[in-house]
Amino acid sequence: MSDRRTAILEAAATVIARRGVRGLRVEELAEEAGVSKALIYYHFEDRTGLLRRTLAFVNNRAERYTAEQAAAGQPAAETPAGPPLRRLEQALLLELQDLPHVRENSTAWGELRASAVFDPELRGELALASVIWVREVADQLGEARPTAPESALTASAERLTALLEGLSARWLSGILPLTEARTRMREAIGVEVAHLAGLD
Amino acid sequence: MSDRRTAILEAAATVIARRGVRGLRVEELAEEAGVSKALIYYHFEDRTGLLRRTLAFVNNRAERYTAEQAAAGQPAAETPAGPPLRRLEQALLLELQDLPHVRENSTAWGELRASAVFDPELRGELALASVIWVREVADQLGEARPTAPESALTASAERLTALLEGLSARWLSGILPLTEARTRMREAIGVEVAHLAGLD
DNA sequence: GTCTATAAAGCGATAGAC
DNA sequence: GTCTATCGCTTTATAGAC
Repeated sequence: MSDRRTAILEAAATVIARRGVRGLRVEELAEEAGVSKALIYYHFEDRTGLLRRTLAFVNNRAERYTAEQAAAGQPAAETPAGPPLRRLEQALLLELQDLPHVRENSTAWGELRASAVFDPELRGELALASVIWVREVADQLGEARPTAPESALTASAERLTALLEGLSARWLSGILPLTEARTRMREAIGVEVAHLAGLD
Repeated sequence: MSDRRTAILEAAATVIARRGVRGLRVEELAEEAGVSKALIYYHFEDRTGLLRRTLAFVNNRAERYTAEQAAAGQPAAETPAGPPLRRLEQALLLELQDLPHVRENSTAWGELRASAVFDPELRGELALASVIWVREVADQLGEARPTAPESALTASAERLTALLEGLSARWLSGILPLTEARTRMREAIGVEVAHLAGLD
């Protein structure tokens, strides 16, 4: 992929985080990316196509830093049975941090989910990312509680990821302080793990 | 309040559910309400003012049918200790139904939350409704588990309501079937109540 | 591939008659 | 209170030069 194209996508994520999907103006995007409006239409079909591509881009970027984080969580080459819960906690809390690129990704993600309610074209990308996310969390829950049935792990993972989105939305819309959102998330993990343990 | 004014607000809720807050066009609203564009500007300051009024209207309407539901859950004048959990379940599942006015309210609410990320003017309404909602759920949890500490009830209520919003968003954006969303919600209530019981 | 200039349409808002 | 007609800005999208 060309540098310019990528630069436009980066800029689009930034502008979406600032103005929202519906507030994104091609002109403002052009300024942010340092290119002309026409070039955006050269690289992307139209405004909607650009949004679809940006969603895919944001998803990939989120996966990328989740992977980095997971790698960083493993200091050596061994994976002791001790910290699987810590890793799960870190992965979920990763989206609840007031860092520029995290906030940008979370905001863009929330916008795209909200837009998908009215634009079925955006749903494919969204559903895919959601499935991957649930799968990952279910796997990590499985490491923590190997005896729990698969269906229970998936259900717990769906609850935890949906809760994460709910908390993230509240945080970003200013009705829940970040520290409380993080606390609720940590508690929820504890509650779900206890629930899975109780199934044995 | 005049009939016309109310009719416009009803129509606005319908159009928002169809197109989103950002997709609402005054012209489409006029058609939906069966009035002229000019009349909308006669009854409301401007587009933003109209949106604020509509969101307040939707909140009131939601409170109204929640209250009706609560009343319906009490067949006689007595409130036996038996079904407080059923009432809680009903109240939370009320927002996860494929009925026109529920879908309309949930969609409008989701839009309001999403818009508030970029428009601080909308946050007051949102925060207020959120606090009331958490308070209600915490009270009902308290009826089910009278010995649980207040702080634990509030934390559980915050998790449950945030989860509800997350599940609702997934349902409305087409990435989670309604039946699954309802199942996850029911399970979460069970998990949270068990958690509160475990604190004794 | 990238730009400048411009067409074309969309849309909020108002004037003025009834 | 309600309508028709219209203004004028904003924004998407394209034409055509380099």
